[in-house]
Amino acid sequence: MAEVCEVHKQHMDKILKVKKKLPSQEIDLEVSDFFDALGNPSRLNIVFALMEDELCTCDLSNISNLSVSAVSHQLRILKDRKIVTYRKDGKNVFYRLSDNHIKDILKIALEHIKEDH
Amino acid sequence: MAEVCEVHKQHMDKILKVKKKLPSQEIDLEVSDFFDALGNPSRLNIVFALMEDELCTCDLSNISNLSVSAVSHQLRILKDRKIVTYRKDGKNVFYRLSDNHIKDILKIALEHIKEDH
DNA sequence: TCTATATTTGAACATATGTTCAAATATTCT
DNA sequence: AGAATATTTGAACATATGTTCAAATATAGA
Repeated sequence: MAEVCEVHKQHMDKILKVKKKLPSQEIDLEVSDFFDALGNPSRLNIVFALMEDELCTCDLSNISNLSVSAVSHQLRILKDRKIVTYRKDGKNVFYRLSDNHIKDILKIALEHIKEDH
Repeated sequence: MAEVCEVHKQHMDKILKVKKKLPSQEIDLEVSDFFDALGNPSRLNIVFALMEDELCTCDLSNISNLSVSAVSHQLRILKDRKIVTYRKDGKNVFYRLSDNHIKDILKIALEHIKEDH
């Protein structure tokens, strides 16, 4: 914070009120990590695919036109951020969305994008 | 795509079906840009503040503990991505969330985070 | 046990990102 | 017009990110 601006008295009330309602830094970080996971075209593409069906790493590589390795790296991020879960079946590892909030959010985001033409 | 994995015939049906339903690359990019905007703790903090009230750059600097310049840079990104709008009032520029989808999405994201304890 | 296939992992590299600093604009007030 | 304040802008810099490549694991079948 190098620069300083003067906070007017009328603004001070607002500011204090807003500060009180703000989520903790911990929540802020967790939520931004969540959005960050969806904020990359390759990962989002994977997530869109998983909205439709359970898919293995190889399938996702095929669908997304990414190398198997790149997909696997991105899946690790999605796994860490609790956006996908997986089950092993022989040599395959099948991924799916971890809960319905993800779908809800994606649907609203799609609406949002389509609305501002 | 350096590595190759064999796609089994049973998987091929799935893959084609999923591919058909996938959003276009353009939509994918727009939606991931949208999430990307929310995927940074500083910007998300600004957005959380704007959920509560309309605020000017100086107020937001105060609330977020970022320099005025840093806030302004981040606001430009939020403006470009259509997440906030602004109105000028004298020397101040007041920002607000551009539509209710943003609030809806933030609420669901907060629920999502709080659920996986 | 050996081979083939699916997946993961780690290092390396180029690119993207966020903040700071200094300077430029914009607006109001005297 | 000149001073003061709010905001924006652009360059610079350090850090983070995404992909590739090569190598390591894991599992199934011969």
